[in-house]
Amino acid sequence: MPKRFITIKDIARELKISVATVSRALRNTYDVSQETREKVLSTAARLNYRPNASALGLVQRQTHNIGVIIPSITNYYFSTVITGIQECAIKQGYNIILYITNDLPEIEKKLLHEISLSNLDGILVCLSSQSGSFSHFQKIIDDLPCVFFDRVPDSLEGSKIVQDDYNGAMMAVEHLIACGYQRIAHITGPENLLLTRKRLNGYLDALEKHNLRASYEQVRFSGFSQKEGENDTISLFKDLDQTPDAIFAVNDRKGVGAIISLRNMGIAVGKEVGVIGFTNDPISEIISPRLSTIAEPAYEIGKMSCEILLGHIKKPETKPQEIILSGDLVKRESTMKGIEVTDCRKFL
Amino acid sequence: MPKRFITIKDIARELKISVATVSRALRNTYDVSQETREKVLSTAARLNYRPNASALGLVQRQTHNIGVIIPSITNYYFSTVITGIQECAIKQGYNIILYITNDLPEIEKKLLHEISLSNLDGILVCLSSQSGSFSHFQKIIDDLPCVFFDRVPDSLEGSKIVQDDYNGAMMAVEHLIACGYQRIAHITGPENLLLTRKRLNGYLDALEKHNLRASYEQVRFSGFSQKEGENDTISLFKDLDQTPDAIFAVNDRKGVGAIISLRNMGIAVGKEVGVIGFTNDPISEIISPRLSTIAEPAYEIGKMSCEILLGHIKKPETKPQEIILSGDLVKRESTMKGIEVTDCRKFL
DNA sequence: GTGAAAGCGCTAACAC
DNA sequence: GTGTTAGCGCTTTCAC
Repeated sequence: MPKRFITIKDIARELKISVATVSRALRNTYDVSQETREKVLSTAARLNYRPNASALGLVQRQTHNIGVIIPSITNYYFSTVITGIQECAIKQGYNIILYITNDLPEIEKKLLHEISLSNLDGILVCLSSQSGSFSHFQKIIDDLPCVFFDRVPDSLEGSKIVQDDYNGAMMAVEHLIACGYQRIAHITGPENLLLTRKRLNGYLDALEKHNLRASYEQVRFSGFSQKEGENDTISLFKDLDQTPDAIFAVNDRKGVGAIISLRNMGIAVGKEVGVIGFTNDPISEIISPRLSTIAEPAYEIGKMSCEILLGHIKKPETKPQEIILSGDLVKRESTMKGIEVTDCRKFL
Repeated sequence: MPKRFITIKDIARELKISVATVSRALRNTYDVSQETREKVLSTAARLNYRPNASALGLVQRQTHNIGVIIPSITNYYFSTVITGIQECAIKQGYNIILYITNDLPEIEKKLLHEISLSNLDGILVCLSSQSGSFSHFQKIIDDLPCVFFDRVPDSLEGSKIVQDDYNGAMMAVEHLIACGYQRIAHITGPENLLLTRKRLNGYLDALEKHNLRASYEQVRFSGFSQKEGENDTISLFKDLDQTPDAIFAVNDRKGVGAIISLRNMGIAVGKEVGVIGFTNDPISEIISPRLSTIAEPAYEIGKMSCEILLGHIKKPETKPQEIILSGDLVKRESTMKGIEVTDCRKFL
C-alpha cells in the first residue's frame, strides 16, 4: 500500500509547531495568530496538502459520501435523475457512490446487506420492481438518513420524492379522450409498485370521469421495457373482443414498444390507434410517429432528492417530507387522430 | 453526528477479551482458537457488526472506493460502460464514486483539484472533449493508479482501454463502399480527441484504399450530439458542389441527426443517401429507417477498465496496458441502396 | 495563542 | 493463543 499523502504532521514538522496548531490554522479557528495561520496556509498550499478523508471520517463520524441505490442507469429517466443527484451532491461537497440493482430484489437485498454503511452519511433509494417486503430497508433507515425517489415504498417512513403519477396519468388519458379516442387501454409495470398503482388509478379515474369503460380487462401489467410494451400491445389486440383505439403506456419505452407492435400489425398510429407515454425520453422525438407523453422532471427529482437527503444529514431531527413534482403534457403525432398519413415521407 | 455503529470494542467487552483477539477472529487469522473465534463470530453476527470503513481506510491506506470521471451518463454508451464498471467493482468489493464533468474541461479541472484522492484507491477516466492539456492529470497519475477509457490521452502514460476506432471506421466505410456509395462524407467530433482522429484515419484510409476521393472538405468536426449531427449534415449539403451520397457519423446520435436532416431535405435515406453510425445505441433500431452502425463493446470496455484498474491497485508494479476491443458491423436499412421504398409502411 | 494528550476503530508488532 | 501497545491522520479537550 504505497499511498502516502502530505499530512498535518508534515506541515507541523516543517514549521516546528504542533499538529494541533496546524489543524486549527487550517480550519480557520479563531484562537490562532494571524502570522501562524498564514505560514501554515502557505506551506499547506506549497506542499499541496489535502486532508485525509478516512481520518476525518473516523473522527467526525461523517464521510461526505452518499449512496445511491437504483435499478438501472441505462435509460433516460434514471441517468438524468443521477445527473441531478451528482450535481447537487458535488456542489455541497459530497460524493455519490453508485449501486445498481439491475431491478433484481435479490441483488437489492444482497447489496443492502453488504454495503458498508459506515462509509455513507446517507442513502438515496429507488426500489427495484419486485421488492416484496421492505424489511431489509427498515434496518438501514434506523441507522442512516434515507430518502426514496421515483419508486417509493408505501409502508416505510422517510422522505419521498416522486413525480405526480396520478395526475400525470389523468392528464395523459384526458388528452387521449380530448383527441377523440374512446376505448383506451393501459400497458403498465409491475402491479405491486406504488408508482404503477398511482398511474393506474389516474387512468381509471379519468375514464370514469368521462363515462368511458374502465376495466382491468384492458390493462396489462408487466415490466418497463420496450419489448414488454410490444408484447402487452399484442396481447391486448389478441384478447380483447373490442380492440382499443388508444393505449396509455406507463413509460415511453413501453409506448415505443406499442408503436412498433401497432406498426407491425399494419395499424396507423395516431390516426387509427393513439399512443401516449410517460417520461419524455428523447426517443419519443425519434420514433415515427413521434410519441406524445407526460414530461417528467427527472433532473429535478434527482436534485430535490439529494437536497432533502443533505437536509436530513445536516439536521437529523428534520421531519420526513413527501414531495410531488408535477409533469407536463407533450402533444405529438402519436395522438393526432386528424392528420392524414397518405404521404409516408412525413414520418420517415 | 449521531452515527454510531457496533465496534470490535463492543464485542471485546461483551466477551471479556481483547480487541486484538476480536480483530484476529474476525479476519480468520490462524493463531486464534476455534472456540474463541466461534464466540466472536456469533456475537458479531448477533450484534450485526460491520467493520468501520474509515478506520480500515486509515490503517490500511485503502478505502475500496474507486473514482470514475466521465463526461456524461445520459447516453447509451456511457451509461452502459458505467454499468460494466460498477458490476465489476462490486464483485470485487469496491465501490464506485461517480464524477460527471458535463464534458466541460473547466469542471474536469476543478473536479480533479477538489476530489479527495485519499478517499480513492484508483481512478477511471474518460476525458472531456476539449481537454487541451493533460497536466492536471499528471499529478493524479503520480499519486494514484489511473486507467483511461474511450476518450484517452495520447500523451500520458497509463493503461488505456478503447474500442477499435480505426478498424471500426474502416469497416463502416468499406461497408458503405460495398453497398455502392461513392461520395462518402464524415461528420465527427472535436478534432483534438484521439478517438476522433482514429476514426477519421480509418475513414480516410478506407477511401484511399478503394480509390475514392478522400478530402477534408467532406469532413465536419463538431460535438457528439444529435443536433450537431443535424447541423453538420446541412452544412455538408450546403457547402459541397457535389453532394455526398453517404455519411459516416462518428456515433449513432449524430447518425440519427443526419437521418433527420436528410428526411427534412426530402432525401430518401438508404436509397439516395446512405448513413452509418458507430455505437449500436438502441436508438438506431428505433429510427426510420433503422441505422446501420458499428457495435461497440460498451459493457466490456467498462468491465475491462475496472479489472485493469483493480489489477494496478492490487499489484502496483503492474505495467500499463493498452487494450483495444473490436466492434462489429451491424447492417440495417440506412445503408440499403437497393431496396425500393414504395411501401413506406415497411419503415414506419 | 499554543502544545500535550486522548481518542475515533482498527491492525500489527511484540510480548508472554 | 491472547493481551498490550503503538500508530494510521485528525480533532478536541485541557493545560499553560
